[in-house]
Amino acid sequence: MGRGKIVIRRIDNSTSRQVTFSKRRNGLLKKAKELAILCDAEVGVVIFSSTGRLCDFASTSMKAIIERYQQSKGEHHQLESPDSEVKFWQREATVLRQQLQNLQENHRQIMGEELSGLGVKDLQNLENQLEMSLRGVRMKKDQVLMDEIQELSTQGNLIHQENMELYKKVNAIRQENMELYKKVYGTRDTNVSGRDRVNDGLNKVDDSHLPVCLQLSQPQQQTSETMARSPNLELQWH
Amino acid sequence: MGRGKIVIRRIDNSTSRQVTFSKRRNGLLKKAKELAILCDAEVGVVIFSSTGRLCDFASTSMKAIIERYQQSKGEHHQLESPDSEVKFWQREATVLRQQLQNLQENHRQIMGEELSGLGVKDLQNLENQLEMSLRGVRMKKDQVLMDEIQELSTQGNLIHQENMELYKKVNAIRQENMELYKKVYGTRDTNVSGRDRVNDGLNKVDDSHLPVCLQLSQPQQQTSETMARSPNLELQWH
DNA sequence: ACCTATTCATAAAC
DNA sequence: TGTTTATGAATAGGT
Repeated sequence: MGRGKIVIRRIDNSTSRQVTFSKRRNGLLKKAKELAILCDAEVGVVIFSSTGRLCDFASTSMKAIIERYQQSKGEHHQLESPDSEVKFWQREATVLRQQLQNLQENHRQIMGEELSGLGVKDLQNLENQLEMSLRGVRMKKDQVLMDEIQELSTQGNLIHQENMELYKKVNAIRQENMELYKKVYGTRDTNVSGRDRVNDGLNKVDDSHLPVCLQLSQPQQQTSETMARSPNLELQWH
Repeated sequence: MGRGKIVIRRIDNSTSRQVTFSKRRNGLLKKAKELAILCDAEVGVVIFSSTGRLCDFASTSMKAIIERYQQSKGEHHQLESPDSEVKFWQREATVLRQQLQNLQENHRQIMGEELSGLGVKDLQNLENQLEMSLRGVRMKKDQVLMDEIQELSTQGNLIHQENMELYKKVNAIRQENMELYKKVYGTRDTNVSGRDRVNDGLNKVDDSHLPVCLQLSQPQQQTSETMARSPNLELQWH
């Protein structure tokens, strides 16, 4: 990360070492802070410079972190006589920490900070809940969006029907084609070249009798009424 | 340092937070090692993930670092005094309990359950809080809805193309129809009665020589005038 | 302390 | 969790 690559090895030059220490110490502390914030972690960093100076960072309190560390490590110091009492309070603290965390989680969700896993329905419930406490705010955007979805669905149905009609049309013309075909070759009987040509032509649409998978679609031209209801949601069907 | 810039703020999405935690934890530990080596420093790092898991690094030994830290801080922590340890945990528990209580009260207020003892200022704060929350929820909902719209649009495009295919098919058959028609009546010249009969059959597609305009609202009742006005297959999706 | 050329770390996507 | 890639950050070497 610098003008050149360096090997991770003790820097001999004292001045350079001091300079690098300052820079990297700051970098490390910054990273520690970021980790604690970004990932909701409890982070403690202790640094003694080669000259003996102490630098530290603790996302909560260093004391708590150290205690927790020692507890996690099972290094209970030496458990003295009121050993059980200490353990009791430690357990108490652990339980409380857990409860606090749960409640914080819940709280964050209510505060709209952590809604990632929720569906529309959940969000709606949450919103209603909030609205019970705080009345009347803008619902317009939601409405527009819902309308748009409705509109799209409606138009989709229309186009679906249109597709059906086109399908029928294809069949009708095919039918007619057949009749004309008969008329041409039924009456005049054999015209080999012409027949082949026609057959080629029919081949292209030979599959028109196959079921067409009709999905949603949309009318080519919206009625003025439709346009008026959803003026410009920039939903281009392209 | 990634695909995009990020704000240093708690990551809402739990999975992302976990992933980021792993990466940054490793990064932090690596940096700590490098600092210790490069600058001949004594470095200790303690990390508790949000799930409570402990990760640590110590350039020498964590115990030594902690001891040195406490010594530097003048807090000898009276390592041998079980009394003070009990007191520490009691204090810890008290703090946690207090936090828990505050959060619970806050929560109740947000849920609109216990607004009796609040002053104007508190209520104002609460209202702001609720508005922010509502904003977050709505934004999330909007996003979900927009995603839905996007999905519908995609389907719309699919069906649109399908429509185009059908349209081409119609024209192709129509073309052929014309040729057959000519073959029948063009060679035999004018046979009025027969022509009429055939015309009846062709009634629906009488305009077959004209480009089809996909008039979705009335697919089968297009007049030739209508067709003439929309001569091209310019499918404007709006 | 400030300035860049570079290397590094890592966010996003898989 | 691991891998890859594009990009923003950190920082080595100078001034």
